[in-house]
Amino acid sequence: MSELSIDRYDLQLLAALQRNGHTTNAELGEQASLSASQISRRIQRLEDAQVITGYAALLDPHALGLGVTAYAQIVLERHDKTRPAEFERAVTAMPEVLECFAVTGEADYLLRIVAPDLAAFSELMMKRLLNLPGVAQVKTNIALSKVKETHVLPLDHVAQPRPQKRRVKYAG
Amino acid sequence: MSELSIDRYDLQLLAALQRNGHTTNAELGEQASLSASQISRRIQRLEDAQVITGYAALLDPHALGLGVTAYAQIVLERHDKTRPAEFERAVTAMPEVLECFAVTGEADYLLRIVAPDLAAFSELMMKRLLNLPGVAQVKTNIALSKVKETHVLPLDHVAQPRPQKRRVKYAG
DNA sequence: ACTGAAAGCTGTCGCGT
DNA sequence: ACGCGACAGCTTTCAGT
Repeated sequence: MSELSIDRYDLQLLAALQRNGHTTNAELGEQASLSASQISRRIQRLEDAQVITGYAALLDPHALGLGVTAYAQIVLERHDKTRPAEFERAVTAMPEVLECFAVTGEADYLLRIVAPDLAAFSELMMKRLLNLPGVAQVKTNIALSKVKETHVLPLDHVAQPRPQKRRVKYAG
Repeated sequence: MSELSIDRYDLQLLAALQRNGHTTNAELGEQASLSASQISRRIQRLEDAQVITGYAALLDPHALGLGVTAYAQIVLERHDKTRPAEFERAVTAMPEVLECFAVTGEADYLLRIVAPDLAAFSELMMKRLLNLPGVAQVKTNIALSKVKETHVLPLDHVAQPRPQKRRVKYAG
């Protein structure tokens, strides 16, 4: 993961591709006033540098029968130091867990979970989450409605390198 | 958003496309033992039915200088019924807010937020979140480490329609 | 560092089965 | 419902400026 200078063209590409991963190089070129071949090269650079980590089709959970989203705040038992790793491995392997972060505050972990319905979620909680290694306490917040959900990262904060002045070669 | 019967081929396509949105129809066809043209038709059907809602490039937040992820649990003031809509509109307009759900439990809303660093996050909290219309209380959980983060929905639960028996036509 | 053309792939549609 | 074949459009590379 090397450092890589990202100019305003790259930022424009990233912004566009976040929103539509199928935008063609020709379209991107029009927007940025660059040729399609340049777009191709820049994208490859961003992929190689792992700034772009992949491409995905986004699916509608409701259309696929996933009606329930919930957050779980988990507290682990304190008296065993090997437990966090086991817990993390177990959680990572659960496909219903879309997010899991170790956090500050009262809980140790915060997870986002999806399930077909409340019955399935309840079973998931009782039979799987509560039995994970080291889990002492679980507090759940069930989603009542989705206000916003996006994968689009804000890019406004990224420092724009000044337009490159050609470097003078000494004794060139 | 009409009902649509999703067979095991569709599920296979969706599973593959969730993980790699740039998989070619030829590759998908090989995996599913179907021709590329069939894949094309099925994907178009899934797009039209809004099962596939879009395609996206996935970016690495750290590579783009977004070092901080945090969750915020928000309690609104109780004495004004027009507030939730205003709050939701304001939150939706904030690019740093990647998720916002209304939830059961002690808090009214649970948000996921990203920021370049703790200083920027702190400013975001103090100057923007706390001043949103109707906000009474905010509890934050700052992420210490990412255990898992995915957009890949579990599809195992989807009922597989039995292999279609050819319907007998009466007086055919 | 970029453009433009050329070659190879990919998506899509009509048609036959 | 599906596969095949053809065509249009896209991506990528390479020579040139």
